[in-house]
Amino acid sequence: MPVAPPQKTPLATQFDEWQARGFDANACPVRNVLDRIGDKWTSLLIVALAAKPRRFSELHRAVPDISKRMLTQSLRDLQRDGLVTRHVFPTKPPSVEYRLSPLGQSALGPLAGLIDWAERSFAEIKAARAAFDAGDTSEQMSAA
Amino acid sequence: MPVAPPQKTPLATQFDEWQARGFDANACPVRNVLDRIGDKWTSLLIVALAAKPRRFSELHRAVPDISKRMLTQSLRDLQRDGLVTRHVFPTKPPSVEYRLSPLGQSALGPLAGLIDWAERSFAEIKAARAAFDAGDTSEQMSAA
DNA sequence: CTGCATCCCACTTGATACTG
DNA sequence: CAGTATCAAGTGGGATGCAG
Repeated sequence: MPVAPPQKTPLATQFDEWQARGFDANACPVRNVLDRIGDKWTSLLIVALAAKPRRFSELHRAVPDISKRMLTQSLRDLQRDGLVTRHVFPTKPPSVEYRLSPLGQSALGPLAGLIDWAERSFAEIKAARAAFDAGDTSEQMSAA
Repeated sequence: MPVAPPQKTPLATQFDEWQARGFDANACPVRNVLDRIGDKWTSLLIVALAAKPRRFSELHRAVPDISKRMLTQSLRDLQRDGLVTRHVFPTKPPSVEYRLSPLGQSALGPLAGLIDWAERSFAEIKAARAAFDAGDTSEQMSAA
């Protein structure tokens, strides 16, 4: 029983295209954008800013285990990519507010899709990990 | 002028939930799954396997700038998470085929969504980077 | 409050060579 | 062909202290 019909996905076509273009890292969105998404903090920060703009320390509280160093750096990357805008209020103790730009907001949909998949699949993934770690590699030895 | 209506996204709700649960890394899909997606190679390999199952060296050719070491490791991670299955054919020169599991195939949709966003936004992101690097921080100095 | 600079360690990754 | 082993280099990230 076929687990899935071998349909030609758009991704497969995309991949052929990238390959044809020589995988130039500068022209490959996957490596330019996906690497950023997986930056351990950036995606989390985008989600943290999804609800409302937040100030620096507010973000720091929202994501407890990020250091100031990484928070600053991640926010700068986000700002550099135009996903987040930075608003400085010259109040007596200076306050800075970060908010998602329209571009940043446009990322929420796709990101939500992936996160939704992650949550739906998490149990299955954990089970697979447990099975794998238990030595159950479930490898098929096909006849030659 | 408001750049975007402050609508309550599902992501925002999700975030509050994670926060309430103390951001336990072991229970947080974002950090467990997204980190893997951003693994620099895994997402690329998933896409490479989207079209059809491939053998080890076939993958190596498909993704030119990955080392054997990283290819092996990435494939093992993928296999461990149950996204990829490994089929060994005991032929004379041994050949091994990797293919997406149903779980792995279920990731293609969300992943395609993100990649689609990346391609659509790539020009804008590059422009933002160029502007930022040119010193145009475009920071708003709001009145106190 | 919001950051930047420095130090430093750990982990990741790549290169190379070797094995079944 | 499909890996594994070892070593060396690069990088990410935390801790701390200082500054505007």
